[in-house]
Amino acid sequence: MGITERKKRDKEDLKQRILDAAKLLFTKYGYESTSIRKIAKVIEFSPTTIYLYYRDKNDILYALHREGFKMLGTSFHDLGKIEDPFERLKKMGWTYLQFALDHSDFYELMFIMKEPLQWLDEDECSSDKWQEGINAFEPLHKTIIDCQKKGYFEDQDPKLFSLFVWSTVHGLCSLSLHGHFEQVVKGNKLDIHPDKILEDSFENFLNLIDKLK
Amino acid sequence: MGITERKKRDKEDLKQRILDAAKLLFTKYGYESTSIRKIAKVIEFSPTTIYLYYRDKNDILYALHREGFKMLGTSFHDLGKIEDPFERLKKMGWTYLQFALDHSDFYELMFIMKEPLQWLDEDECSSDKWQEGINAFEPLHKTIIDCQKKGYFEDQDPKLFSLFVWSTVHGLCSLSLHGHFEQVVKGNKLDIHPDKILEDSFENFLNLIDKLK
DNA sequence: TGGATATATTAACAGTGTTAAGTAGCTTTA
DNA sequence: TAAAGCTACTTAACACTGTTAATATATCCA
Repeated sequence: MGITERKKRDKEDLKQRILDAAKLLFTKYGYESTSIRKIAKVIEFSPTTIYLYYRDKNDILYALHREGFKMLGTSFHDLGKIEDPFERLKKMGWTYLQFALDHSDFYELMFIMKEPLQWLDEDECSSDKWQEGINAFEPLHKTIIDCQKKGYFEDQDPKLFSLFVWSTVHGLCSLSLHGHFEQVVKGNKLDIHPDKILEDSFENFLNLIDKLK
Repeated sequence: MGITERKKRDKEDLKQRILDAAKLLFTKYGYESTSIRKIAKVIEFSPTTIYLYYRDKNDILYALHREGFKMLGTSFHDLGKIEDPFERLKKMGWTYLQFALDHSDFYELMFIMKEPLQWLDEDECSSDKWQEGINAFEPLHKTIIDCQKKGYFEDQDPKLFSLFVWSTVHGLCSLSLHGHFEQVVKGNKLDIHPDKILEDSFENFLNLIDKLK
């Protein structure tokens, strides 16, 4: 039954092409100007065809959301080689930061926008619900535990400490991406260069947790 | 010239009524379903009338944004009474957290959404550009400096340390509000109750900076 | 060859922000 | 007093948005 196989492959193909088009528009022009109709124009199909492959717009958004986590996941994967867990933790932070800056649209989708996770709640099929947790949080959690094995942060609860590190770095990224740091520096006349705040703040954070070792 | 005065007052009145209607819809039904047309229906004017008082929708959004900062500002003001700066810092954190939970729509507008600050950039009149910085960051900055006067965090740069504290608490709030903590707890089977994560994490953070004293 | 099935389309609904043009009603001027 | 001007507001329209129902077309199997 090669033909039905090929048909299924073709169907999957179009589903992927829709996603690629969405990704293209999304990374090029941002979320706001990525509409179903524009995606349809890129793949040269009618807008309604898209609804044969994705339930609604948030379904596409969530698919991109997963792509983002795959990207971040592979970035994190390479860090596994680093033996020293504290060194790994630091590099992990920089990687996260760089990801937020290099792929700010994806970062927005993955950690700032409400829609993708809301969609997940509405979806019954929950088999891949843990994707996010597994891909992004587990490496951090593991690294913290490795740190504790080496005698660092021994008095800390590993889960809460992981959440703390994540929260701080996410806080830095999201406030920076949305121009809050710039505004505060301007408003309070702080003598920090706007372009350097994120870097400086992160460096400062690393020095800070170094003291907690 | 009492008549022109009254007319001006009437005009200001309607401007305020538009804002009140926007606030009502906004807090009751969220950002998504707060449209110009719905605001118009509430104040019983035609949609286009609103454009005589506000430049565009983001203008209204930014007005609400300012209202939010006024609210948070007054919450912070009462904390000034607390003598011990470290105690004040802790209370300030709780106040911020409570604000994010109690007025999550406003929190979204003030610290998560891009639009209001983007609008600010486009606006020429920059006289009240510092509102945010002055109302929300300055009390924190001052408290940190007060802490240092008492001998706490002496080796820290007060500005970077303030940004660190803000980032962490904002990170906690924004990740929690958007359901990321819930997702991570589910996915990684952490034995923390979803409703308690934010509180526990913040408590943990307070203990952590207590160690840095 | 005919009917079922899968796939794609057109047309439409109900909504969005926003603008151009037009209209009452009051105020000022000739 | 009548005409002109100004202010506050409305109607109609444009160009979009996500989404659905109804319809057409092409392919497969009996």
